[in-house]
Amino acid sequence: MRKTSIKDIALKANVSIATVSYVLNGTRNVRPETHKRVTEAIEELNYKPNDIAKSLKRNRTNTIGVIAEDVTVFNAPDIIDGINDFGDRHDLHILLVNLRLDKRIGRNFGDTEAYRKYAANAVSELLSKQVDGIIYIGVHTRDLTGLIDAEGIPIVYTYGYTQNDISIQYNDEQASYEAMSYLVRKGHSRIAIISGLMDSIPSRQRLKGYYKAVTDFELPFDPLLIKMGDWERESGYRLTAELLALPEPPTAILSMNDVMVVGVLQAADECGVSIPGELSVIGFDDREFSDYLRPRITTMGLPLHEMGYQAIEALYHLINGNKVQTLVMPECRLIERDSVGVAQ
Amino acid sequence: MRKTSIKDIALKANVSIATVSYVLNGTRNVRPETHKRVTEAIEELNYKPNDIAKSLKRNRTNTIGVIAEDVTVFNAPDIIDGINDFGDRHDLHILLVNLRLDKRIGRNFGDTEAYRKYAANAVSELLSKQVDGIIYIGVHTRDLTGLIDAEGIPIVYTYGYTQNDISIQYNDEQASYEAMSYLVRKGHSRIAIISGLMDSIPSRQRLKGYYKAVTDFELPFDPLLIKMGDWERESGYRLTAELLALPEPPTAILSMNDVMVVGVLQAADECGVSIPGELSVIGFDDREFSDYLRPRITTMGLPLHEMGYQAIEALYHLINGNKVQTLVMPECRLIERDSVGVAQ
DNA sequence: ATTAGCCGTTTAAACGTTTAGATTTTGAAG
DNA sequence: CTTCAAAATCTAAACGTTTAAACGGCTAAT
Repeated sequence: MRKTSIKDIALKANVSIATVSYVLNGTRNVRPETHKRVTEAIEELNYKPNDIAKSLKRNRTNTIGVIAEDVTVFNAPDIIDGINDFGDRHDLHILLVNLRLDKRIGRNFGDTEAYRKYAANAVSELLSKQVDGIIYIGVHTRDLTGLIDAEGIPIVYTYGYTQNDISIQYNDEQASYEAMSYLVRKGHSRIAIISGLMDSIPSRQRLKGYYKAVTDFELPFDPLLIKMGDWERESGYRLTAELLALPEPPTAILSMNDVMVVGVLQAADECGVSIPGELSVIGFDDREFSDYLRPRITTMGLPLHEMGYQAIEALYHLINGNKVQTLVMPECRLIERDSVGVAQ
Repeated sequence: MRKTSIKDIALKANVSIATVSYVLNGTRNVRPETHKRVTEAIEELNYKPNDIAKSLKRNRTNTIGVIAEDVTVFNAPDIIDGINDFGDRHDLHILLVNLRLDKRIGRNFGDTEAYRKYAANAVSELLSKQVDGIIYIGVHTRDLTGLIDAEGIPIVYTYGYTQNDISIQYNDEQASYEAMSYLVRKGHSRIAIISGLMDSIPSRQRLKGYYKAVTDFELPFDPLLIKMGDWERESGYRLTAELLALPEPPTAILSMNDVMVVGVLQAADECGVSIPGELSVIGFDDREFSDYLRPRITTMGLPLHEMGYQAIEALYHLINGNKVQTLVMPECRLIERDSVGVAQ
């Protein structure tokens, strides 16, 4: 049996389908008496509107496409949660496309052919589905100019940006500067930094923040304190060992993510230096496990939920034809735990 | 300017719209010469099909609704990833509804009014969007009978089940039994267990597996070794302290999740008992951090990706009118790391 | 030369809505 | 009892597809 449609309601309530539509949407006045007849019919026939038909006519789906480079990467779920938060309040639905790049290409995928193909496919699917706009969730911040042709529908980027579109990013430079300030306030001056991969934009920005802090706070500058990691635990381990072997080792380390801090902890332990007693460390990301390690690690938390929220909010305005600022920057926040002590 | 439609193609290629549809779908033979004219027109006009219109006519959206109780809970992303894996291969799209229960109600939400309301809303949205089927991703395994009325479209559950529908669950009893066997093989016989909340089904199942192992392997049975935790770290800590204070403490602990293992580690450390030297521990879940703790913890990994994959596969068959087995059980897998030693 | 059958193509209706614009109803004013 | 404007309702087209059924032309068999 066919599902009940507006037509069945019209028949039962003895009105035209137009009238039914009017009571459904409140787009025109209808006499209370008629209104009642219609709502009763709706009730009795257990009518459920068909958004597909509505979308076809209205040329608007109230659905946005979310392209995630990989939903299993730690930042994605909270961003999606933020998108949902706003979406719920504004009747916006989410069509999720998961590129699965981490599995299909590997963690540090570059701008490969395969990657472009996946992205293009995703967009074309979403376009066919007539989404009103697109949010792109990357795993690393990168310049994605030219990657996606959204054919006129608005798009906003998160972990990624483009020369012409909106993007939501936290301020890496400032976050790293703030982490440094915190260490300085705790009395540290010989502070090392372990970066992520240097072709990554956050790495460069955070390094900039480091330099700025060194300058502003007049810290002793020593190139030996600047170590290039690769985001992985092992590099945190290896580089910390090197740092601790220095004639004059640092009293604090700023690591560009929490995963590398795991390596820092291990190296320190093996070298017999205590954290936070003899060595302090700050991470980035506020991963769940940073509260589980011992010592519990102090870290810069990322405004992931807010990024998602702001992304869809911007998109919403774009969809409704309003102007929106090109770059939105929610703030990172230092989560104080136990891995930073005062320098002697 | 309106987007180009099948009608424009027809005009340009000098054929009827039906013919265009036929070449688009390959549903009927068309002369090569005509075919060429049409595809050329498609190319030139940069035609993109409108799936909304197609869905309306076909009464099929090729879209499934995924209701997640909370996407930020650790099990959700991998399940979604599995859903995507199959979805990509079979041209199934995903409309994601995130109930955000963890934020809105709290971690151990029961069967509250608010919860039922969110669920009902989600289903009704999805129904309006005319999804072909629904996958429900819970955070705990529970009986959800009567919660959702999917009005005739198929639904399959993951972390949750119903008396009438399909559900995908791993075998908790067997997983716990296997963990026990492993410990026994390592020479342990005095084995304690720290459960999750006892109103949770996995807790009860796993306890069953524990009992079975105790019986099968003829281990000394001691009620003092059975501790009721609440999934949280603190309970792991507290209960381990109690266990270690026993006149005859266990040589191994089976913890029903990795988070409580964090507490186990801490308690052991504070009591000066070494892991895995004097005490062994196995967790559940294979959380990312279980590889970051020291010792790296041995744990039962959950087949999350596979659950998602099987869920959508079952749904796919259901949508196409095929029968499908009611309960699918992908297997858990022991991840051997460093927290289990041989008993002396 | 007629006819049957097949192939390729077209016609037209349908899917469930929205929404201009036309039409009818209502009720107040004359 | 008319008249008229305002309010309520209806008619019908449209959104972009799919698809059953009809159609026309061709080939091959009679």
